[in-house]
Amino acid sequence: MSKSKEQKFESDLLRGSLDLMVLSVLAEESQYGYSLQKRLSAASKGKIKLQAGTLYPLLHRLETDKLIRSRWDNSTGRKRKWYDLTAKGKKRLSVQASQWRQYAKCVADLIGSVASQPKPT
Amino acid sequence: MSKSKEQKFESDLLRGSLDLMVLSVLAEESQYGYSLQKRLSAASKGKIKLQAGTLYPLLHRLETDKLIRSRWDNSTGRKRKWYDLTAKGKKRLSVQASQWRQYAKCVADLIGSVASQPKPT
DNA sequence: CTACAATGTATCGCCTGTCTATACATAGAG
DNA sequence: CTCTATGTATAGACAGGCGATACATTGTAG
Repeated sequence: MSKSKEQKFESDLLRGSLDLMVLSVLAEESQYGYSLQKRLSAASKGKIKLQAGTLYPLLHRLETDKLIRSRWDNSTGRKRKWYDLTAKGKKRLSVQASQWRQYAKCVADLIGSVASQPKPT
Repeated sequence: MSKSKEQKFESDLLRGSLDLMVLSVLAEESQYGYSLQKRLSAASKGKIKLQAGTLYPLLHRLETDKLIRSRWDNSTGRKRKWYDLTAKGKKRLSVQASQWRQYAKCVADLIGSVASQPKPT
């Protein structure tokens, strides 16, 4: 078996920013679960493989919190559950994005001294 | 009661990057638990309040994984357990830092369209 | 027709890392 | 002595991503 394990981001990295990313994608345009999965995979060049067991509970949670709204669409053969951002969701997205940027800067500063590429001269 | 809750980063944000930050601080210079706590707090302007119940198990985990090495110092009245990066720890730090930068860029791209500051004209 | 993959949504229990609470010991200040 | 800061440690609660599993429909291959 080859070592061709296409690298994937650690699960723990997703915690705390996965909600943010989903809200962000939904801010661009309405999505249903499966399309969201593909969208995130594409946006991350395959490094984010959102599992169904992660995705759907997440969407349910966001809906319970009134951050997103859903409606079923049976008109196209495939039954799909489309999601939209609510006003509350937009606010949350804005706040989360801001906090994430702060946090990311903080981490970046801390690891700033770590060589980006240990060039072996 | 005032709303003067000094904002603090969500716990989940730490997951996946806390190890990285600890390794990074240790790469600068040896630390003991308590000093590490203060160091991270300072570096984050008080937004990272690493709890003792998080810190010590984390350090034990890193040591079990041979990423850091410890030695007790009783010579100064205070009993302190000092930690150093191992060679393995340095490599891990390098890899983690690289991965984190990739991930951060990925998230940043996704939320790029979200207004940084919704200025109310 | 049958078989299989892709699409599409959903739930369950496991795992793991952060949290709060608690414990204990010493040093220094009042 | 008492109280706070320092210093390390553990236990249990909690939450979210994961793999496994389930089920239904559509399209394609045979």
